[in-house]
Amino acid sequence: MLEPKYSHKEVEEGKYETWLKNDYFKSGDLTKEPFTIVIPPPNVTGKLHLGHAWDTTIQDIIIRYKRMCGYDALWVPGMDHAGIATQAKVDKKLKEMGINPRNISREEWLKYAWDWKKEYGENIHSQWAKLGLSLDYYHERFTLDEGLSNAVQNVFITLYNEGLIYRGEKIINWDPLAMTALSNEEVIYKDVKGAFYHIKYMIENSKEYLEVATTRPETLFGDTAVAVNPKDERYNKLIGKNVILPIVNKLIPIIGDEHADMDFGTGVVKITPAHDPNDFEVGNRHNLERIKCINPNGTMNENALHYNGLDRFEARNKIVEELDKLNLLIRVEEITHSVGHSERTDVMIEPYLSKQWFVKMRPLADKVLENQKNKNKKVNFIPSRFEKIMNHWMEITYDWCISRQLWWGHRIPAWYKGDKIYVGKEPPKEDGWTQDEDVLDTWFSSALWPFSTLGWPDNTDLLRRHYPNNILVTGYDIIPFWVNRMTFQGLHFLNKVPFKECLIHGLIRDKDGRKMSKSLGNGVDPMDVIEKYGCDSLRYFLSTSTANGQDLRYDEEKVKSTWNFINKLWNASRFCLMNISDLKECNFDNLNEHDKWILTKYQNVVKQVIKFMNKYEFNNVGSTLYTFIWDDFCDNYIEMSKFTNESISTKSTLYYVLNGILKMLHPFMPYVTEEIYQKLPFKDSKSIMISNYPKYDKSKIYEKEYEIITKSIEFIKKFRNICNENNIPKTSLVKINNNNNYEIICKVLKLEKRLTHEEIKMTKYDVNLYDYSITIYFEKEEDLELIKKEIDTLKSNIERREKLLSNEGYINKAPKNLVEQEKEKLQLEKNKLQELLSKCS
RNA sequence: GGAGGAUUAGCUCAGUUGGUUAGAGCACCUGCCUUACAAGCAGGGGGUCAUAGGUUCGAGUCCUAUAUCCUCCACCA
Repeated sequence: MLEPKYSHKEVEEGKYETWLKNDYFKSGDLTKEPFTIVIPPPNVTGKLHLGHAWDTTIQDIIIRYKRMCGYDALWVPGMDHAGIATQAKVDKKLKEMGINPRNISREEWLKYAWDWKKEYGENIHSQWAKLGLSLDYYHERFTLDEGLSNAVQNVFITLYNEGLIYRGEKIINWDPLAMTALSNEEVIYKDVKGAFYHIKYMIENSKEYLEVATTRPETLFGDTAVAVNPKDERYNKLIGKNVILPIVNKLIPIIGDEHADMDFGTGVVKITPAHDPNDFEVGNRHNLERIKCINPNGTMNENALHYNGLDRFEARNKIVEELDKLNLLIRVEEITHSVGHSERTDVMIEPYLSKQWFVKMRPLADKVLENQKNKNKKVNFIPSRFEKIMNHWMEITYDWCISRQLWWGHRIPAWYKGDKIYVGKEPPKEDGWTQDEDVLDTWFSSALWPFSTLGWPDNTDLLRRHYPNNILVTGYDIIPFWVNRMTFQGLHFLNKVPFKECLIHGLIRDKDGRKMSKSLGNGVDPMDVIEKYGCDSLRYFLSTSTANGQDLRYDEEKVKSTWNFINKLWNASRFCLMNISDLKECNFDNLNEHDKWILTKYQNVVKQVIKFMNKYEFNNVGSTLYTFIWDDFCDNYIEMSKFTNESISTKSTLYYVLNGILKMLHPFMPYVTEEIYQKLPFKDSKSIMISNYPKYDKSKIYEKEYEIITKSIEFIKKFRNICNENNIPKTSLVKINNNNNYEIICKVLKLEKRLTHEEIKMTKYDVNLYDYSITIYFEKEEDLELIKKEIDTLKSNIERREKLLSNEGYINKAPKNLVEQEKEKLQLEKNKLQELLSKCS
């Protein structure tokens, strides 16, 4: 027997271990149709947050549902090495240990990093277990393990040989703290306060000057020209002349280039090809020298003369001072502008000229765009609007900088000897070849995740069976980083998109709608929520509180109310178990009306739930089950079942409906449903998680009884309402006015002992609904005010309905049953009005 | 500058191809310890669905503007 109160701690204790021990998470039954999901691999940097809990809960719900539906469900677990992020954490830890991470060898450093991975990987495992995720650990992978590294090398070498990977010198986003290149996606633009410094660039042999406005005066040491628009009549006569570069005092040319926008700033722009992507292009067009003046660590270099060695921001201030002294500073205009910051280290990005490896994106992106036009081959986003994000990215994307100056990652399979480059897993068999020191962008390996985890590039059985994956579940924030890249890699290497469907959820926010972040300190640890309310409460809250694609506010009150719902389920189950303990098997031979009513209602719920489950509309599944369980099953059916609880059929109905409820709830709340399932007097499976999902059973639909009980319940509600509103004592006598079926009404309202067959000279109130009519006699003056009020509402209702029904458009075009219903209601209202009017007169 | 989302009860959110008088949870009010549950039961109040037009017999839902908030992308010398 169950305890009177639900205790999430006792319920959740030990179950995960039991499931694991029995291999319930294991896939591989080849007689079944496969269903595949790969987990978005969490970073091994630390703990899982609420966003992970949400994302993985959705996946677990899908996987558990499909498993119960008879699929061979494979959910591939794994983690991501997360290059920059992990390297930063390992470095920080080493510094805390008193070790300078740059003073030890790469090999030594990697040992520390692998220790870190082991420790944090275990943390993540225990958190997955706490969340109840049914991951198939037999297939767990790590982005840096041997097989995946092999896949990465293969992709790199193949793309290189196809001309889709190249090495080139370009302006890239440089993180001066992590001292590595970044892709565009890893740069976050933030509005910061800065200034436009208006500087005089004196024209050679003249007292005239050009006014140049810049936000980054420290880069002037890299200036190799100033540009004006050739159509700009203010300046175009000057093209070909020189200006004197301030402080440096060397001559640089005035050039004409479309890049200079006549309407922006002063219309004159200094050209620094080594420190700005646009200027780089200008430099290419005009064959300008590329002069770097900043070091990789963000300090000024020797080209910055006496500023050599100074930090870039410090140098900026001093340079401005010097310009002022030289009388070359015209004014300082304060502005707010958006400046790129490193996603990981949050320092300002330095656009930097550097030799890096790139993926040539255009051909790969075009392939995706073409493929998305084919309905049968495309990735179907849920909700569909997110396809636009991918398509737009594919349209505007440019070459992907994939080399990173880090140690933690896949070493680039390129070898150098003098000017020669060789790309391959092993160096050529002669002396003197050295491997590229750099590693690849983390997302380069994550992009292969849907197939590298399945054994690719080998043509394994696993790969053939599980690629493409059925669905990918992730937040909209990582569509550019990950979804897009998996799509073009999958399409390029396996000729099929990596997943047929892509279910997108939003971001998790705090109660006030702010993004959860470390800096705000508003993060919520899912483990704390589980401790307080249990995994089942958390999961149900996360998965049913919002529609797909929408953000979710974390609200502890809602988690609490989920706990209450589970407690309700617990107690309903307790009641059922008390009544069905002696049931050996179901027997539905002598069903009474209310049994038939709940069975019918239940069938419709099963139908609805399956429909919503298949559309991944878990919020709708949640509300359907909530209403059915709380309102229909508990408040109505269980109460009615108390009148017939000796009947085998009622017991069978209690069992049958409870069993189905547990199964439908199981993907959402795996623990409590398993606990109760195990207490059933008999069951169809060793564990609910490998039992069969409920099916819609047409043979258990009873239209007639369904209608009788539905109407009875409505009548009961109306009766109670009237009693409550009019303060009618519970002992008042009542008279039934016709020969209808009042059985359940009398029982629920406990009317048997209050029945009379005669008219009584007392205040009376008629309760009429459908074909039911009961008169209540009680001691009270009629409240004429109330009746008048009711008459007024009725009159306006009748007027509205008559107007509607006299509208020819409505009569002709609206569905006929709707029109019929309207007519019926009108008649009822008219009758009621007559009745009330006679009372008043 | 481009795109997308949001705007519905005091709060948080649903609302399926347009179809009765718009729903839920929490909060609020009234009455109940009715043997599964007081973390509960019974009943109730509360919304001109952001604004203005339009399409339609009929609009929370479709169209066009507008406002406010949010997100993404691009530009920013």
